[in-house]
Amino acid sequence: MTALLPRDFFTRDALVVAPALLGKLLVREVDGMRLTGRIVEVEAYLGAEDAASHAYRGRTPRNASMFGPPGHAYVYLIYGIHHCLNVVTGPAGQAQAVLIRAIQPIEGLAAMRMMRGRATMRHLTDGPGKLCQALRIDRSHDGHDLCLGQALWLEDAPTPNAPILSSPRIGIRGDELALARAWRYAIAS
DNA sequence: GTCAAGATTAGT
DNA sequence: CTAATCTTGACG
Repeated sequence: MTALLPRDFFTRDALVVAPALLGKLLVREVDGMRLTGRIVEVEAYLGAEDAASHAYRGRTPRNASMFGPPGHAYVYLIYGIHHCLNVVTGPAGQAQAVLIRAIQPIEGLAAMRMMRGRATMRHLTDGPGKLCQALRIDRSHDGHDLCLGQALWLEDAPTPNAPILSSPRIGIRGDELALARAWRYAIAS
């Protein structure tokens, strides 16, 4: 049994936590079954100073979780279709978060596949929306405490061998500065 | 009440 | 390249 990532891990700047999350295990328990995956791609979002962040224009009911304590989930629905999972980081009130964009399935692959359907199993968990579908994560998990080891949490794992790539974030809008920031991190494959 | 836009994805 | 699909937040 690997170690649950403690609150302290998340109580740091998103730009530190994001690359540190690469290689860690995302664990989802559903019907007593473990669905797990190794995190291979993430993006950091800051608060008031990041024009691409949902928190840029201040707190609203939807992004409230981002303004809450670290180590909790921020889950939102995008385009009326897909859910996206974030981990809140930094001191409470800073509204920083790390978007989990992709995992490499480790346990419960069959159950993940079942959720996604045969036709799309090739692209099982690459992309924030597909990842949430495979792990059955939705807005009921918004605000969920990830440090309890219940339903959804993260576990420590060895730091990856492969180099870490960084690049501008995917699919964002915002000012030039936001678009230029290389706050997407991925494990080279 | 109305309305435009969105941290995506799959299909043409 | 574009449709799908619906919640949210801004405006009034």
